[in-house]
Amino acid sequence: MDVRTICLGILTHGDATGYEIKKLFEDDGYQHFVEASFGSIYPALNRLTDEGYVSVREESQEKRPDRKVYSITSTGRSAFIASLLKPLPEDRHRSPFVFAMLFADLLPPSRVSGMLDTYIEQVEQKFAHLNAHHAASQSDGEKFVSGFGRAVYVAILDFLHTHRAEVEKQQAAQAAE
Amino acid sequence: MDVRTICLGILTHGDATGYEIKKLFEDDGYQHFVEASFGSIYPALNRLTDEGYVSVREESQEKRPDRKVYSITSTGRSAFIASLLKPLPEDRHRSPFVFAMLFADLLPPSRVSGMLDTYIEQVEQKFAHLNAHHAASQSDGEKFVSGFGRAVYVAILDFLHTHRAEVEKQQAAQAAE
DNA sequence: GTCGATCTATATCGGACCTATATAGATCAC
DNA sequence: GTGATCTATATAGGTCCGATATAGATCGAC
Repeated sequence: MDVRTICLGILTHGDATGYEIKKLFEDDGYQHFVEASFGSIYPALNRLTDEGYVSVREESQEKRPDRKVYSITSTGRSAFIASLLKPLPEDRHRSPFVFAMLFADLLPPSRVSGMLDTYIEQVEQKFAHLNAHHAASQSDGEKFVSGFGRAVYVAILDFLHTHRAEVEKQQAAQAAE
Repeated sequence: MDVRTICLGILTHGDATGYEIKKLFEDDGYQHFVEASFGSIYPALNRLTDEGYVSVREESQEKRPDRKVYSITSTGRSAFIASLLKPLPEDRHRSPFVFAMLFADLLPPSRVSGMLDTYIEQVEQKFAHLNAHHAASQSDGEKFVSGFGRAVYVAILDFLHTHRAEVEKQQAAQAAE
């Protein structure tokens, strides 16, 4: 899903600056299924403004840099809903860890164990992060999305805890050859 | 993980053309955790060749276009292993479906149900695809990776089957308001 | 006092990658 | 004959990322 559509979606939930939109990706639950960089957020917002889907006002604040607060227009809202009515792009999952596990036989057992340790730690942190945002104030949609993410992370952790010993046994056997 | 590294990894398993590498992403189990387009594979292979990590030979065949078959060099192999010894990039998961579910309240119940139908169908197809490649000839690494992917897809399907009724109930309640 | 880390903010450059398309030829079904 | 599908290589233009820049404030370590 393109960054312009993502920004429109976020703005249907309320006005925001480019910086705040990026923070949603880092702090709130969004990072688990969507993401965008400053390098794409700002051009996207500028373009949405040019196209009339978004309006912008500048605010100054004390001890802080000035802000540009973006609001979705009714045109923008309609466009966003229209995009949700079309077939959605398919999920994309990229996992360097999983790809690297295909080549575990090329690596020393200690490296493979280290990779597993690091990855499990990362997934546990993401899971904890998702739990920290499982607040009672969430909307139905947010509850669904949080639950979805948690289910996936739980499955990953279960799988890794279940199969780790086997992987390490294979590594040790292979290292003995 | 960048496409050059991915191509190097694939070539450690045997010589391949750019087209075959792309087919691995579509037909074999790779699509579940890694992907690259022709637009990036060919420039990557050309660059790897220029840099001495890969060598190329041209082959002609009957009734088929000529092929360029790429082989990894020992320099390339060392470079690939070196990249696996460094910290790996983190996973990236992008799901337009999950993002769209945050805005289910903006949509008619029939659209949300349709989205769920389509997504479940997609995940079921991916799961079936992964099963079709669960052959006895798989390496240990491939078995691990297949098992990982299946665990994730099972978790997703379980979650969706479990929560679908609830989502649709919320949609119906909201549509009645 | 200085430096680095961290934070709030906006902005952008150059490289990486994707989508769509092009070229080429073969086979098959309508 | 046309379109779909397949084997193959190739690339232009658009999108996005990572790194960086600018600006200023606060805090902690040296």
